[in-house]
Amino acid sequence: MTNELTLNMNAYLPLRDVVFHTLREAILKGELKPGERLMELQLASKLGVSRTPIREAIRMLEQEGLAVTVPRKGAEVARMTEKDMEDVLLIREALDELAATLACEEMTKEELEELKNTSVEFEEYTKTGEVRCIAEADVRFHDIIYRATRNPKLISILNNLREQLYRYRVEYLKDEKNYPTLIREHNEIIMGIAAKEKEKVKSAMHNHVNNQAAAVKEMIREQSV
Amino acid sequence: MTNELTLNMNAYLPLRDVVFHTLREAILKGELKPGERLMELQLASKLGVSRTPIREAIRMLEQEGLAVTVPRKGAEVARMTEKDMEDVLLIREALDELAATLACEEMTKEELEELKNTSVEFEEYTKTGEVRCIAEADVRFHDIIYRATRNPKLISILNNLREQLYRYRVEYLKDEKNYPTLIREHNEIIMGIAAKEKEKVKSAMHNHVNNQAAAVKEMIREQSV
DNA sequence: TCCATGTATTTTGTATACAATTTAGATTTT
DNA sequence: AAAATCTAAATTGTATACAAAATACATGGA
Repeated sequence: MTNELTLNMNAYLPLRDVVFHTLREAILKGELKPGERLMELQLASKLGVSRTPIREAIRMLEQEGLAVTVPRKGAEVARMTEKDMEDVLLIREALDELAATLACEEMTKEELEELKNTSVEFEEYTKTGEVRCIAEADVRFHDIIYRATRNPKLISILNNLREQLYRYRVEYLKDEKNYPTLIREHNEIIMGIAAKEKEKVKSAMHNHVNNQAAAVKEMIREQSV
Repeated sequence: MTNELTLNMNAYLPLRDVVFHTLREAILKGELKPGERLMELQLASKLGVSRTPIREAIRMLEQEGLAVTVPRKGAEVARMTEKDMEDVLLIREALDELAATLACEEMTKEELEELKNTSVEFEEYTKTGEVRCIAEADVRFHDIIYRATRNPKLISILNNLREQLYRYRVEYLKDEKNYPTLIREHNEIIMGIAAKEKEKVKSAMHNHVNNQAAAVKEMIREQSV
């Protein structure tokens, strides 16, 4: 934990929620590294709050799978093995297919337009090479599809799965050679939804997630060397 | 909350975990009803602990989807609409198919034997009509399949989904006319796994979950009248 | 040197105190 | 009687105090 953690206090939320979001971001950005201990007193003084909201935030992170606690020893940032990653990717594959199928049924014309625009934005950003923007556009693209499922529970599970992959996904988007594939896949998904051809969308999404899965696994293998 | 809540203190666990399990059970059994408020002081005195572990347990229940809290108003047992149930059932359908497919690849001979035995037990219990035992055998049956996926993350999501349906599922298992279908479906799944025919297992599981889904929805519709 | 033991320190677990907010009820006003 | 306002009680939010356990480290012995 070399970086500074500071609370974004503008919102009038319980501190536990502010702390939760702060720690969550820090974990996803890699500021808090896998295996790093989450010590209550330390975090409390760093964030300028008492231990109470810290503890509650840790309980929430725990249930999200971002932290692991051993009774009487404390919490640490969850470690992820290649196997864990594969496990998550398999689930995501199944649920992203489901999401695509549902979105295909439910998506409005307006949402489809939004999807197309986001896809164009994505393409534009790949030309600039600004990874942060590329990643955000990609998240938006998939969020539009998720939202179109009209299934909040599915959305929350998919967001959680995405979260687990987040750290590696950013690396994946740094690699320029993936861009053409990504763009093509996005377009296939869009065309499938526009034509309301469920099976086509399903297989397009399958490919999309699968390619990403392969790349992420490759990345992990390299890292572990 | 008419029934008594008491803590099962035999294990040497942090109180938050004991409280969490206690409240979770109470919610699943219907002792704590949907919409019922979870007041910290009340629960604390009822369980003989302070507010601290109660609050942490509530944070955990919240992330599991069993409780909903509004800041500064407190927590209540999550309410479930028919739509929520349908949402959960769709996800469960997709993930149970995935689980069946994975189990088909990974299951050992010993586990298959266990599965067969459990299926026989299930059949026996349906003859006695003891719903509690029937339900437990059914849970065991699916747990064996879940475990055979070798995917802990998938297992935990599936357990969570099952949890959401739990209250209604017990009602479903009270209805004798469902038993022959259930037994046949279980056997189809077993045969598929034994022959390692993924597609067959997948569609068998699809039917199985789908029938249950239809019955649960029917049940909700009746209840709401 | 290595291991065992004991002690101080750190850290988590739990209870409680106090503050802030919400809720419910009484009182007043229209 | 209905609506608005005020007050008291209940409830959540946060901080802190104290207890119990784990850890780190020093000391002593084999």
